[in-house]
Amino acid sequence: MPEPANIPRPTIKRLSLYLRALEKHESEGRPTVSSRQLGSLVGISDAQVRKDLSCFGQFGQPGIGYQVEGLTGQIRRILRVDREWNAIVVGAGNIGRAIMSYPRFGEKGFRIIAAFDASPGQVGMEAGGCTVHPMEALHEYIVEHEVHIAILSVPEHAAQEVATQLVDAGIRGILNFTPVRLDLTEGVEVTSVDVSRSLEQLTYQIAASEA
Amino acid sequence: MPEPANIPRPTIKRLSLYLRALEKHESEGRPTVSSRQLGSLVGISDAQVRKDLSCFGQFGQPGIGYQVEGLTGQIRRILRVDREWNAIVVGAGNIGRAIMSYPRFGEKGFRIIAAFDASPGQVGMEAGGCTVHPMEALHEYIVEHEVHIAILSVPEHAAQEVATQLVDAGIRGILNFTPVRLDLTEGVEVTSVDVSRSLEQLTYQIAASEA
DNA sequence: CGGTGTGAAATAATTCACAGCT
DNA sequence: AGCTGTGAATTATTTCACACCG
Repeated sequence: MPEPANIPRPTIKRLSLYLRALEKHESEGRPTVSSRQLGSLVGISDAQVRKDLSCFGQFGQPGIGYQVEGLTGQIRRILRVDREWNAIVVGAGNIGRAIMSYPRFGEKGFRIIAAFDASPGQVGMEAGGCTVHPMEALHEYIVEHEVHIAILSVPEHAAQEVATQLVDAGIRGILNFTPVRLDLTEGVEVTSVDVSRSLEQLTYQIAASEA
Repeated sequence: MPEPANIPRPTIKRLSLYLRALEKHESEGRPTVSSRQLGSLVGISDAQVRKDLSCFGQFGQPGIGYQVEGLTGQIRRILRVDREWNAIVVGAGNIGRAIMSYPRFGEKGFRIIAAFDASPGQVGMEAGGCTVHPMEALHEYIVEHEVHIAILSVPEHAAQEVATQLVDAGIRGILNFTPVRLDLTEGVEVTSVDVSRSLEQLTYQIAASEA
């Protein structure tokens, strides 16, 4: 039973939230959860929860709710986090090294298998159990290993060029920590984490709530 | 002329993108920009750009476009980044220190004026020109200084409690780097940066584009 | 009961298309 | 010509409300 095609974007974003809430719920020893409970855990309505889940099948039992274990499995499968993903960190500056050192990614199936940096000072450094290679080794490494994701944390001015190199070497998914809009070929997926932008959202909201 | 109340959320999110694109456009010496140009710089339609900007006033000139300098000023004002914001980093682990060391925030008017950590090993450390204080000093520091924003990068298990402390001390805006949904009093604004969630969005999209 | 799944209604956001200005 | 501002139309998303099930 493959997923249908018309999934609203917001639904996908919420799926991650459900997953996190369910993992916590399960760790507290609760075997079932209702849409109302799950909704209140992530801050949305019960109807929204049911609508979201109904995009992918009928997982619930009337009068009971959802089996937490089964539902987490389903969501993991939908998000494709029921398997291992190999990632490399490109740009081992402050953010890059922080990512390398964050052990929770490994627990979730994201394995950081190598890092790369252009500056000789960084090469050879180690963080979170993996070593920083010179940027010159990037292409060959990608070609010879199975790398699914590149985490891009180079300086802004290098972002576009390095991203193009990544795609040339075969990368199909990039987590972009730079504020640059990457212009890449069709079929390459980019998700951005932009802290400046988040701060600007926050300042707007603070001001709006004061008004 | 104050802002009207009914601004679509997506519009606010795009404002940050416009701002970045405009700054680059201006640095290239172009004094004006059309909605079509600006749209292509951020990857959306010209109609969307005009609709977004029209929420806040009439900034454009028919036949010409928008004065880049004037428009950047307007957007900065709308997002409230036309002034300085004082921030503290709470939790000086890998992510916290990376944030402290990122010089671009200062350029944008976000001044990180102190950091705090619960573990004695971190206290006294310095990064990006500011020092790590013990967590016990947090409340007093907030009360005695003008702190607008707290950047929360403590371990997951401490997130809710520390956040509550922040709000008790008077903080009204939190940039939340933990994956925890913070339960706080009305009127406190929280914006989250959740890297695991971004990775999960990415894996879904990679899989969807392959199908 | 308490709870799901789902069409139908309501609301939100985007795109269209064009009058009107330079 | 080239471009903005904006109602109207379209499309997307959320909420409602209820039939049906355990």
